[in-house]
Amino acid sequence: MTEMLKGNTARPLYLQIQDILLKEIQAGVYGTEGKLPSERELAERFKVSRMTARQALQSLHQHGLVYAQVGKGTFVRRAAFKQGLESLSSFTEDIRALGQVPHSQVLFAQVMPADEIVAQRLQIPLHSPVSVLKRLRFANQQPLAIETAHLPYACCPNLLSRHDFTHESLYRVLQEVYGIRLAYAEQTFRADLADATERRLLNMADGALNIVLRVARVTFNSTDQPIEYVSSAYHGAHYEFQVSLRAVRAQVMLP
Amino acid sequence: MTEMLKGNTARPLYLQIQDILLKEIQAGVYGTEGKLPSERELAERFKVSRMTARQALQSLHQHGLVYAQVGKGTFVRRAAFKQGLESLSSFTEDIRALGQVPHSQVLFAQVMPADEIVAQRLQIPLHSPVSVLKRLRFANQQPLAIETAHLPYACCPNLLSRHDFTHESLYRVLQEVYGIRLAYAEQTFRADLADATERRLLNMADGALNIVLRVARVTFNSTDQPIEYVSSAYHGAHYEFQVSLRAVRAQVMLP
DNA sequence: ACCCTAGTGTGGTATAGAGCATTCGAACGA
DNA sequence: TCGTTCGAATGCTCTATACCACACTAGGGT
Repeated sequence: MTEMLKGNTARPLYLQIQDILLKEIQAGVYGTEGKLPSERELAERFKVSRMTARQALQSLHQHGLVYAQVGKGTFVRRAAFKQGLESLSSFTEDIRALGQVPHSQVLFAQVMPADEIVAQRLQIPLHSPVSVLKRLRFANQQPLAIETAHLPYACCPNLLSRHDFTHESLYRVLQEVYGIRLAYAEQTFRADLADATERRLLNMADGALNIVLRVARVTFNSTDQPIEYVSSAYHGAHYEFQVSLRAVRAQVMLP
Repeated sequence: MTEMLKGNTARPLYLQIQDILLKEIQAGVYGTEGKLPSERELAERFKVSRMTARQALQSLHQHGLVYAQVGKGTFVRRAAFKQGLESLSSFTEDIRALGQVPHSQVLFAQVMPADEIVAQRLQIPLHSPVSVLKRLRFANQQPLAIETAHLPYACCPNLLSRHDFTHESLYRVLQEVYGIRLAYAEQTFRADLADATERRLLNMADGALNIVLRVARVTFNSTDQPIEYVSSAYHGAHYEFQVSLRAVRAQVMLP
């Protein structure tokens, strides 16, 4: 049973194999055991060298979808059914993944000079132009978060004037229009009281539970340039933030 | 200038090279440019094949310490000086990394039957024995967090009776005594009000700011078995949680 | 001055092959 | 029946080689 992989100019072979395996994982092939074909079997099946087959498995491993055991084989992680390949996701994608309908209300969208905090986070000179996008975020018509994104103007000129982020996803535009790949992010989480504006926007009752989860995030592209600094306040009672961490080959350092 | 790499039985060659490069990065070789030697140069320097040198660089890349650009070279991430190889860190390590002195007060340490939540998180039968370790965590003598860890008794028998976790790190014991490698973690963050006990333990003033950051975490070993379920409450005013996320080869899936 | 081209160096992909340690079951012997 | 040995399968490391696409530079031509 030979398999059709696209020839020269397409996506690399090992990624094509990775895609196929991912689909099979999500389709539930490999059953409850979750045992994938061995490297040698995959090499045979796809008519590639063993190293190429191995690379496909390793890519899945790096995404946290499978794990390997010497002498036994490669197995599907139980959590792999839910998640895909993306590890840096946007609010839009997160909400959609929960089966809810996201939308946004743009509160502010303007180019402004960077203040100290923004300049430091984005590693740009003070007062450089920055696209600021402040949005109230909804899931199923309920306000969940206030999100303020700052992007160096030079990275994506005319970002705000050319797009309407009421429905468009910022990440999608960055990727598809400006060709910017987000590769790395640093996030901090803090619990705090909501201020008056936040209480009003997030529809919080006057007396109780005026608590927000503050998330600050700097996202970098693949060449270590800061692309966005996002400062968010999530409704404390209605939102929970989830992240997955992989210890990439956690080997002890010898002293 | 040839380099001394240990022979047959030691750590794999590419990891030895990785270690050397990491030390050089942290020592500030490669200067402000941050340009590492090319794959071919490394192969020459360490007398290994290019694929092996490449593997060392890739390992650093997966840990988020460097990034590569075709046609140009491999470069140090600016954030790489602070961080090491570990991505799954414990409270003890986190506090130490901030230059503060951690210690703990054990509030509870006993084997108990698992309730529904714990059983579900750890994927074990209801009422199976679980080692429960509840600690008040300090940094520089100030109470910062209440942390309750649950571990399946079968994973690490006699964990609580044989160790005193006032000063010992749970992760260290897991790794060094039981040989358990933590490979993967799922964390959720939530902002919440502190209850009476938490206010008391965390030394919170009566009127104001009784806010905690709740972090729930399930950690898996390399074979996808849940090893610990930790539920924590961090002092809202004094603690901020930081995580780094890498998009491991974020390639678009074709539909 | 300007543009184009050729060359060199870079990381990324792919092949073919080898030996290693671990795992597990089947065959074997006590 | 029990334990041991052996072999097959598996993932991991490592070598050697090759070609590609991309980035940059130096030269040469206009």
